[in-house]
Amino acid sequence: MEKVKRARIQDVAELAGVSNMTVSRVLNGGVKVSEVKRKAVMNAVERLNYSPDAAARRLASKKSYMIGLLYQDLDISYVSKFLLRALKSCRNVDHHLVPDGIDGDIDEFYRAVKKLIDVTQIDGVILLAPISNNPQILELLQNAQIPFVRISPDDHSNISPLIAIDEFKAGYAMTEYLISLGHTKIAHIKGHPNQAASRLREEGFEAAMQANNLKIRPEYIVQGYYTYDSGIPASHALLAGDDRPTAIFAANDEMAAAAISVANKLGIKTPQQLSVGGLDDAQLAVTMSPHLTTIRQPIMEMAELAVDLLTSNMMQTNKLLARGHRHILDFELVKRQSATYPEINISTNK
Amino acid sequence: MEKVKRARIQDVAELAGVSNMTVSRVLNGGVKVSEVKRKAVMNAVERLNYSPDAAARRLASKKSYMIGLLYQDLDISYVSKFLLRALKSCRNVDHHLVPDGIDGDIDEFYRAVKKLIDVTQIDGVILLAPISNNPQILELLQNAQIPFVRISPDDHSNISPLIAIDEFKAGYAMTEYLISLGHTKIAHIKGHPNQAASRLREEGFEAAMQANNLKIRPEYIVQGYYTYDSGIPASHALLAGDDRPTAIFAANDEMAAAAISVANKLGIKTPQQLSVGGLDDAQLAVTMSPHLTTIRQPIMEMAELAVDLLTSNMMQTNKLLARGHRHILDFELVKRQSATYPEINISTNK
DNA sequence: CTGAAAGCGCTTACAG
DNA sequence: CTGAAAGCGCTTACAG
Repeated sequence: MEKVKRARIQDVAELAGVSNMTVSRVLNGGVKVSEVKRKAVMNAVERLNYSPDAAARRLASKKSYMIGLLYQDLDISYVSKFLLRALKSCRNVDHHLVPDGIDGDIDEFYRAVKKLIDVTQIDGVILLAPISNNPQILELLQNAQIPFVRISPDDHSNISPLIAIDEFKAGYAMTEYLISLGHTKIAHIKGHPNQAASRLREEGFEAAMQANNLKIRPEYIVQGYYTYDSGIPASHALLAGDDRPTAIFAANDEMAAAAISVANKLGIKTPQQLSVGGLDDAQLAVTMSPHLTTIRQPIMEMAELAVDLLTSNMMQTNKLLARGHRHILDFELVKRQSATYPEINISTNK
Repeated sequence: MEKVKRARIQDVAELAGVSNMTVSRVLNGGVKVSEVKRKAVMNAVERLNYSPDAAARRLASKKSYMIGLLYQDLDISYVSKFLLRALKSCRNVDHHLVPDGIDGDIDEFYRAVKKLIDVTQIDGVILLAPISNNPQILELLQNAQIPFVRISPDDHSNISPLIAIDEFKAGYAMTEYLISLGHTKIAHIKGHPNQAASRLREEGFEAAMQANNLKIRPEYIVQGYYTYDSGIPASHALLAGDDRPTAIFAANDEMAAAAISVANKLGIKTPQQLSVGGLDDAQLAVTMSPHLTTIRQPIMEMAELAVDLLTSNMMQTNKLLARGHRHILDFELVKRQSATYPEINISTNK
């Protein structure tokens, strides 16, 4: 074994000609250190390829350098993408991510979170929707004074920083895109009524229709619940009749997939006779055929930002990052095969 | 704040009337402690709800209590399921899981693994397929003398414990099931030729056909590469002709989904005119229609076992768990709507 | 089988 | 702005 001995803080201090404390201060920031010594330390750190021993640091500081990630297992694709990136981000800043999801009932989960606070002693928590809306959990964290960041919460109050996309704009953008293709008879499958995002997406849909002087027909707006199964009867209601829409904007990809499946069964071809747009850019968007036109949330960026907020908030006492800041990120319209010009227009144009 | 102070080893020792060392020994096992004192310690631990401080333990022992999980990001559903369970298992045994995947090129990944060994100082590693076959990585771990467990490796040599299902049997089981439904004209879409599992699944298919005196037609065996896209032309080759099969066994779910999609386009109804069986039980198996009949690997169990092997191996010096033991777990045939009796048989029976 | 001492590598007060 | 001392909560030798 050519095991290289890891450098300790002492080694760095000696090489830089300062005390351990000065090294520690440079590395942890926040406190003033003369520019000369700071440079000397940085140099020594570089040369020795030093990185502080996590265990020692934890033991001495009584901080855990761990942050929790709380999720609800439902949408595995969204969660796992976020998780993967959060894990990576955490490692970049010498933290550990401790993920925990709802397995059994909510009470069990509540106890698990309590344990994260009391036993694991996490420094902060990321809450993925829809947990970011759970009042019990929010209260628990607030009482324990654990910093947390909410992802896509319904409530945009300033109890914590939050990260989200503009759901209204997302609904607007997809609808506008369908309109730009030439569609006028556009339907919408709504998301679960227990989430504010569902309402916002619907409002975006309606605003885009109105802005383009298109009629919003009540029978073209049907209820779904974000699951594939809920999309089946919803799509049926939309497509079974004679005067059916030429485009459907479903509030998520699962329901969009259901719409395409129902159309298929009814002998309606996608995208030739029916354009479909989703929202999420889930895994299935590219494993179905045709590939789904959808809206992609910047999951990677959200995960990185969440970790940054929690960790830099911790290390620096400065309040640059106000506790309750709202971070609204840009989404991306992903144009694939499931949406195209309506047939009728093509013939008209010829 | 009603923050409860965590008990320290000292508190346990005092309550039990022994020294810190005895407490430590009871908790870490392996060394002999008199039954009386052991019980006293266990009692005290229980009453104080004591759990050792991970940071202190790491610092003192020079073990990291961390294990790595190496994966290749391709099949996100398989990886994320495994990851989630491994995370949970690790926490149950007071370990941390440090996942790392191939992001860029293999060289970068190689360096990342080296860093895991040198800097993070992981105690052990779990290798998910297909990384469990990577000779560079395997050699790196062997040289560094890091214990590792391979999941579904091609090579069943005894360089490490391995966990897998019997791929041959899985191929056999699915084929046998299709035969039991009454199918005789059964085709197979093979998996990527660079994985031993592909060959074994195919051999299972052929063995089941032969065992039932069914003809294996070369034109009914086509090449795929485990991706949805690769399944499209493969399925076309199978279904475009006149004398098409009544059932297809695809070596994974992605390709099975492709087969159903192609059938749909060709006006062949699933499952009425074509039964399809996959393998994996991926997310998409239940978000497509019809829901896919497939074979489920016991991912949860695999993850738990992998963690157990690595951690118990570590704590106890006993060799109960031989380094190179092969753990072959049972899979499960999941019967859903995509496979049913062939049409022709139904009419015959009437 | 059991315990007293020393030390793991950091950071937190406490001085200056 | 900087440093010497003490201590975080365990485990590793070392004795007995």
